[in-house]
Formats: sequence, structure tokens, C-alpha cells
Amino acid sequence: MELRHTRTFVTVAELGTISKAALHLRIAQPALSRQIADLERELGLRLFDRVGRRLRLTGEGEQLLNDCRILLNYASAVGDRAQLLRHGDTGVLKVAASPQFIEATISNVLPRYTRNYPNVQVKLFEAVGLENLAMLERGEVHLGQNLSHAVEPNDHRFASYPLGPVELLAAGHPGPNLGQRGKIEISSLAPYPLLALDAVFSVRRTFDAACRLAGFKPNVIFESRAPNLLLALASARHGVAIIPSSLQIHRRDLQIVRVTYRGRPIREMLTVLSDKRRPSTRYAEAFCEMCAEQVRKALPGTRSFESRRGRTG
Amino acid sequence: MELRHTRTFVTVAELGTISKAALHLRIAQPALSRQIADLERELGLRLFDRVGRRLRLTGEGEQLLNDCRILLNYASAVGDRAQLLRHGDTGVLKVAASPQFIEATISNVLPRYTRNYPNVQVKLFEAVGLENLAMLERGEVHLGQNLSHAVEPNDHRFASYPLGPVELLAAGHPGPNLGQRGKIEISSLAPYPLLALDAVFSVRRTFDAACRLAGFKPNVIFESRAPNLLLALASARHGVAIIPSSLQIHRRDLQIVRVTYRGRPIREMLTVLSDKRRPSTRYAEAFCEMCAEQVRKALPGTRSFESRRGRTG
DNA sequence: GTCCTTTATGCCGAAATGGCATAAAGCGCC
DNA sequence: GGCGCTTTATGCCATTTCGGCATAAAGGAC
Repeated sequence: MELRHTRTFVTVAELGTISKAALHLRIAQPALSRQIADLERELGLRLFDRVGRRLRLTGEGEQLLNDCRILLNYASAVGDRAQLLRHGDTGVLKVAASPQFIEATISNVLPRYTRNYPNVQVKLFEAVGLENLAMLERGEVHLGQNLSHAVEPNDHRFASYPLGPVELLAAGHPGPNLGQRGKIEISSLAPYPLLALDAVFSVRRTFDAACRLAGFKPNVIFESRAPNLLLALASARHGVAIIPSSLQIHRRDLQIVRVTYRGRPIREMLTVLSDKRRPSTRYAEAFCEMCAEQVRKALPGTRSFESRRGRTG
Repeated sequence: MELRHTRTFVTVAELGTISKAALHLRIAQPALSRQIADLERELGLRLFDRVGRRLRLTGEGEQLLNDCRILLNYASAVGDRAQLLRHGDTGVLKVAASPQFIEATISNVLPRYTRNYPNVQVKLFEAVGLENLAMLERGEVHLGQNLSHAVEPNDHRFASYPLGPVELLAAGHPGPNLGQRGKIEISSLAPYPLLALDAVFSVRRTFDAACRLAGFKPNVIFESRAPNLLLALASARHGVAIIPSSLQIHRRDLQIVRVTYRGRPIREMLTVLSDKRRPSTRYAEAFCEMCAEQVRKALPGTRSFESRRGRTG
């Protein structure tokens, strides 16, 4: 079926004659006469009765008329949608991130982002460790949140948007001092049973590297992909949990300190990665900007856990 | 926009490559490549990124993909609908009839008719007197219910489908005998104040003609287009109402008798008219048949008012 | 480096489309 | 009954569009 023929049919039905439709559509009358004939042949039925030299809509024609109007309206709407898309502020944005990042950052960003980009549809995918690198590679997502060290230095496939630093933290049951003044040198963790994240997490690999540099082997007695489980066990005096500062911690029954190496906090950059081969869009960049703002806003929060520890220490 | 281009776009998006789409659509790959390019030019945006020599759906392309699927589905549905229409049991049937006929006959016919012709849409128009002749003339309706005498004998514009006879009735307040044994000779109506229908009703013109033949002038004190108003006034002893037997009478406080001329009931044929110039459809004829059946079923009902009057007489 | 898959472009023949001219069919008016 | 007008359908033709063939170009896998 040709939309052109459908348009002719609807116009003739509405104006009453092919001659009037010809004037309206700026196409010669014989051409429209043929289009009507072509459409009738294609559909296999009469849309108009020929009464003398005049046309009269048939019952079948009447039935199809509304369907054709709807079809033409929808085609027009697709054109309108395309015009809207041309403005660049519309599309699908697929983001792969850890559950923690979604909870702590993305969930706070979405309301304002949706107001600013009403025609962008954000689709979230839960992914941990290197999963989102693979998803980026396969083109399944546009953005993947991770830590900067997740990408090998010689791996140039991904563009990286820095959001802010993430520090290594140790969380234990309030009791005998865990570290001094909110800090613990990493080598001082040697005697503690440790509760750590799985090796798929970049933060875990960063922790392992720091231990190696400090010349000691960590006593990891439990590994998990669920950071909150680690915190729950730490609260139950089962050990000391090693977690990133990007984790939103609601528990108040824990003593949390920064892990340092040679007196300096062990930091890693939280980033959003994208596929270098894929052209970036304005709404994707805006999303990254808003996440970076949100991470910066949360940074004072990482400082506020120190003052909370003050009374217990 | 060309549906052909839209179909190509959706097929390429689904199969992943133009070459595969070409195999599927049985069109050479270069032709499809051009169709994609043509669609992108027309819409003014990129539907696919060219990654090396491969295509990757853009965000905009993804947004439009579903719209295009819907559009294609609807176009297909129009084609399906046309095929259904081709079978002849589908269309619009426009019927003009008096309110009384709609209530007494058509409302009883519609449920069964709709079951038998589920794809026919019946549209009812209320029309009295000669209105439906004009509507038929203008092509506004397919069928017009009326009495046979509504059409001038030399008027050959309309085809006529007889439904059944309609008799002239007189209705009055139960009291002194109105007529004998359920009948009243028309000349015996002379002394009564009469409540009659407007002159647009064929039944009224038939009544006037019978009075003229009987050689007397009827004493019509009130005229209306609302038969039920006439009955209400008759019940209130305001006069004697002249009505057709096709009227469905629910009141039990009235004495109703047949009006006769020279001992024979005055009858007229109830018919459904159609425009001779317009080809008839099977579902229109079926509608007439069902109405005729319903009118015949109602005829025993016109006899049953006699037995109801028996006790009062 | 070779082979394979895929897309984009040049070129060309066939098909489709639309315009012009005009015959045919009614209808209204005189 | 003839004329003028409006309208549709058809013949003919020029132009445009479309799709197929050939092939260059770009990566990816081995």
C-alpha cells in the first residue's frame, strides 16, 4: 500500500470530487483518477461508485476511510517524532551501574534529569565489576559506571568521564580503636579478620595491590558481591569490612575509618565509561555531568562520618 | 514517507545487516542501502551509525523503530480489513425511520442482526414523514422506512421492500361504545373531536383521503408529531386519537378499534425504501427481511388488543 | 597478507508516475 | 432538444524513480 494513494483516497472522500482533490493536492486530475483506480485494484474492492460521471463513496469505502485517516495521522506523527528527534534532545540512554551507584547517585539524579530531558528515556541495567565493560563492547549500553582502574591502561576502547574520587574504607564494630583519628594505615589491618568484596570489583583489586605494596597478606575470611552483607557481618563482630566510600551507608552501629597507605588515603576515580566508537550525544554528556555533581555533593557526606565517630572514639 | 522505506528500516534493524534484509525482502542489497539513505534524508537524521562497514542503530533510530513497527502493523491491518470487506459482509448501513418504528421493530431486530452480521455497522437516524425520502435522495442513508403511499405512484426513484400491512386505529377513553366489535366505520367518527398526527405522516394523509371518500370533514382539534401525546390526551377524555397499528401501545386505559371504510379495514403497506441508483448489498436486504419478520410477528399483537377490549365493551 | 562479509556508489535499463489532450457522461438552463 | 458546464476515464508521452549489476572501500578473522 502506498501512503500517497491513501492520502488521495481520503482527500477525495472529504472534498467530494477528484477535481477538487487535484486542486488541493496540486496534482493533475488524471493522475489522481489513476491513483484511486490503483488503490481499488490493490485492495480488491470499490471505494467509490461511479454515478454518471460523479463519485459516491461505497459502504466499504466508508469503512476503510477512518482506518486510512488513522494510518495517515500516524505516519504524520512519525514524521513529527523524527523532527523532535532531530533536535537532539530525545532518545534512549542505557546505563549499566552497580546497585550501590544506582541507589546512591543515579536515583538522586533521575528526577532533575527527567525534568530537563523529558524526551530521553533512561534505561538502567545492574552490572558489577567488568560486566559493564562487556556490555559497552557489545553495544548493549551507552554508559557504564566503574572505577578508573577497571580499565587496563593500554585499553583505548573506552572514553572516560570522571565523576569524583572514591576512597577505601574499613568498617568495624565500635570497640577498641580501629585506627587513629578516622584513619588506619593499611598495614595495621594485618591482624584483623577481613570481610571483602569479590575480585570482580575494581575496589577489591585496588585493595589487593595496596596490600602487596605494603608487604603483607590480608586475612580475608569472607568474600561477597553484596557490600551490605559485609557491613552486617562487621556489625556482628565477625570481622572488619573493606568497602568503597561510594557506598551509601545507613547503619549507625559501625565505626568507619579511611584506609591509608604511607599516610595518604587510597583513592580511585569513579568514572562513567562509553564506547569511543559511538558518537556521544548531548543528553548522555548531560547525564554524566549531573552524576558528577551528585557525587561531589555526596563528598561532604564522606567527611561527615568522621564527626559521627567522634563521640564513640 | 514511503511504507516501503519504513519496512526496509524495520527489517534491517531486526536482522542486523542490509545484506540479510535484502535476502529476506528479496530485493538487491544496493537498493536497500539507497532506501535507508533516502529515509534518513527525508527524516533529516541518522537511523544507523556506520561502524566500519557495519551498521549500528542510533538512539534516534531506536526511538523511531517502534513507531515504524506500529505504522506498518496498522497498514497491514488496513489491508486485512479490506480483505474482510471484500467478502461483502461488512460495511455501514444507515437507516432512517420513525421513532415508533425504531422502538417497535428495529430495536427488536438489532440483537439478532448484529449476531448474524458482526462486521456491519448499523447507524440509525430518526426521521418522520418525507424526511427520509430526501435523505435517500441525498445519499445520506441507505434505507428509509415509510408507508407505501408516501411515494408518489409515478416516482420511480426508489426501490420498495414491503414489510407488512399497517392499519388505521382509533383510540378513545373507555366508555360509551366506540364502534362495534372492535371496529368503527370511518363516517362514524364524524361527531368526535379528533386528535391526529401531523400532515407529514403518510398515515394522516391516508386518513384524510378516506374521510374525503366517505364524504365528511373530520373534526381535528389537535395535531402533533408525537403519537404518545395523542394517546395521553385521548386517555384524558380530550378526544379520539387516530394512530397507525405500527405504533407500540403500552397503555391499558384506552379503548382501541380498527377504522374501516365500507366495512373493510383501512390498510397501508409498511415498506423500507432504498435509492434505485445505489447497488443493493446483501446485508441491507437481510436487514429488510428481518424487519419484515418482526412486523409479521407483531401482527398477532394488533389482534390481541381486540380481546383486551372484550371485557370493557 | 589473504579471504570474507558488508556497505556505498556508478551506471543503466525497466517501470512507474504525472501532465496534456480529449472523449464520454450527466445535469441544468434556455 | 441543444448547448454549456462539470466531472471522470483513457490514450499518449516525457520525465522521474527504482532496482539490478558491477565494483570499490572498509574492517575483521585467520
